[in-house]
Amino acid sequence: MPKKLITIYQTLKKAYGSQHWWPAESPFEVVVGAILTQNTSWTNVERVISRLKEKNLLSAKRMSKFPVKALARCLRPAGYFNVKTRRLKNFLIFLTEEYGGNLKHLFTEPLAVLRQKLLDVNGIGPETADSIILYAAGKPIFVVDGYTRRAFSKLGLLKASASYHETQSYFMNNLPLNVKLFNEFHALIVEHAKRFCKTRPICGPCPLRSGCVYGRMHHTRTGSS
DNA sequence: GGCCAGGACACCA
DNA sequence: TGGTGTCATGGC
Repeated sequence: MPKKLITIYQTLKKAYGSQHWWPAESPFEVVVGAILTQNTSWTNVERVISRLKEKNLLSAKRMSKFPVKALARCLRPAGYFNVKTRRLKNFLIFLTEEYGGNLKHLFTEPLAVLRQKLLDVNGIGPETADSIILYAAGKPIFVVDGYTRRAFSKLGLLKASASYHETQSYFMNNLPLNVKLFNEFHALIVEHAKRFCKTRPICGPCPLRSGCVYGRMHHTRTGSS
């Protein structure tokens, strides 16, 4: 079974090449992007990241001092802007109070401690926490998202009902504990999903031959208004 | 005009 | 423990 995962990884890597994730210039930018991209397309997140750069706000200390209302206006293009403003502020308050606003200090925590501390911040769930740990802190943890669960249950390697933790354990128990590998693998799964999602089904032959209809997220619903 | 996007949480039974 | 409503913009 371990060999199977490595084979899938190699297939995706050969098909799409290195993904060079996370697309950010600093660890703090990764944290911001991880929160902003919750249930949101990356192109919408990029608009906000650009705005924040223009305003020189991609620093924990400067963003902490920035007025909430003005920050919310900046976040508009990423959607759920009120929620995400609150979540960013929650993280900043946590970082300031416990680590003097210094990400490096936070990232010196052991992985398990770091993960629990992040999960204790309201608005940071498993995927966001793990993205921060892997892509900002550079520690080995496998990031699971909706694509991962759909793709690997479609391939028959996971139950459709597999939880976040079960999915993560499957990867981490069957792969070497390697930051670079985890980095690329998750990025490749996302890249694969972007090419073969329901709304954009045509992008050449599917390298995994999995049928490649990911379907929609089970919990995603558009407003009923 | 409807569907979807690199989730998380509150609330309910 | 598991299901459902809510949050919201922008591309296609």
